[in-house]
Amino acid sequence: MIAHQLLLTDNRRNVHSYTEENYIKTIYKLSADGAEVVNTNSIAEVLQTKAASVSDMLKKLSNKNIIHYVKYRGVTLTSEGQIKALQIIRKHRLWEVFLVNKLNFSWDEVHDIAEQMEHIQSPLLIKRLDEFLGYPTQDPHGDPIPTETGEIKHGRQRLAAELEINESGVVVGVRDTKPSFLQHLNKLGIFLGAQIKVKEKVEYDKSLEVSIEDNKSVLISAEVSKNIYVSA
Amino acid sequence: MIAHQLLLTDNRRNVHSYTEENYIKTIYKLSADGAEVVNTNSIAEVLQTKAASVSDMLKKLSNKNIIHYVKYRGVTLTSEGQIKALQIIRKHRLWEVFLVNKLNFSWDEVHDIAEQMEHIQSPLLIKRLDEFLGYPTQDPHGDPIPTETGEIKHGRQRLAAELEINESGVVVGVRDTKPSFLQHLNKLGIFLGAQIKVKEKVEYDKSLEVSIEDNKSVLISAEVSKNIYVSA
DNA sequence: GTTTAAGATTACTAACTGCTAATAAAATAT
DNA sequence: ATATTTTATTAGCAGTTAGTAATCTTAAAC
Repeated sequence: MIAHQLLLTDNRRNVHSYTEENYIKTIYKLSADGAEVVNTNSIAEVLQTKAASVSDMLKKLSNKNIIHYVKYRGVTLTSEGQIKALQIIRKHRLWEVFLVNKLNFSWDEVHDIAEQMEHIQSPLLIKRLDEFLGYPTQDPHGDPIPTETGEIKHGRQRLAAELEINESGVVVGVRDTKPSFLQHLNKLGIFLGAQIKVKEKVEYDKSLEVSIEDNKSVLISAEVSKNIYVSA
Repeated sequence: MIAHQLLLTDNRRNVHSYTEENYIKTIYKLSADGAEVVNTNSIAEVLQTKAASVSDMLKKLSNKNIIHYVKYRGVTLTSEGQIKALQIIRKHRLWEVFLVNKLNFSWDEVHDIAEQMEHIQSPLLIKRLDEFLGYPTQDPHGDPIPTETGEIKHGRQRLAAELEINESGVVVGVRDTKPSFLQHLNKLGIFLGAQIKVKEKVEYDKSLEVSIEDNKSVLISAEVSKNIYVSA
């Protein structure tokens, strides 16, 4: 088990500790995942910590005007918090692009490293990195990279699970970026940009038989099909 | 004023906190700078902290077998500590090369950023980075990059201050990497690889008049001349 | 050789984060 | 509507790092 904690005590406004940044990012992601209001336990689960610790931090982030927090009622990010979250996500995704495109990592290896790199403080570094990478708009998992000002293309179209029989789609992203999931996709031969076509839907367990690039067919579970985004 | 502190509580052996790593690096550098034994106050000065805090940390590092520590008598690194220090310095210098060669930073801008990046934990990342950079042997300030196993070319030849009148040398490194010093060199037109020739030595304040690349002449103070390394 | 100054250490306190246990509020079940 | 369960919060403690003040050790001065 690894626990990281970067503490940035800093006079500059708008610079938060390693831990604070991880909370901000987590709250953002849970919101984006559909939660109107993010509750304490879900944050604790993602961050592998206890609800009590989360409550403490929420109080702190609320005082810093990063979140709207009503006791027992969950939290949402303030606009300041959203901008902050998007800046962190921007850094994370740019570093992932760097790792894959420049250092030849595969998409299942980059998450943990980018998790560390996203906390490096230097706006100029990110500007230069962005330029060096050719201003990418997506990370290696198909997720959009927020702009410097915090704009981001939302609205991820359809899940593979929603494809009808004989319908095709191109893999444009994944909902889960855990190495175990991505390695499973590697083994199945599914990658970003691959064309998949549903050959059969198994009623019993909702699993799908899909062909990849009009080539070999594989069976994917409902769980897997719900974590793959396809173009319309 | 900035104070960073990355805390890595980790079950893996040989992984230390952000703060611990900074202490290890500082002790190494003070030793390399000629100190037989490193004393508490000098560490405190470099790390911009207080002697009392240093004493605490020394006790801790001693228990972890990173340093030899005798109270009131100063510290030296154990062989484990030296290896650890060289790994950190390796990372620091590789990232500096990346910043200068790939992201177009100048040599006076990279120190603070590399100071953060050197703490990223991923041996594979550093291996890939090294490869990506073409296995550089020196950083942008002319300092040697330790190998993966902790070997390093020591023995920096001569200081510009030691050049005789009419003697030439090529700038192969700098002893100080503070932005203020490097920016001063930029302004003087002195860079790594430049040939300099001593035209005159001012007895009064030991300053030197040197020509750069057989071109323009500039006056450099004794302080500056003692922070420039030249080839034999 | 005693006194003084410099350097280093300890004791205590504080900020940050995380834990457990106890408690409180909200949601659910009956 | 009350009881029960789930969820969240507070209180108190611990580990890490840093700061202040007081104390102790060593080195230097006379």
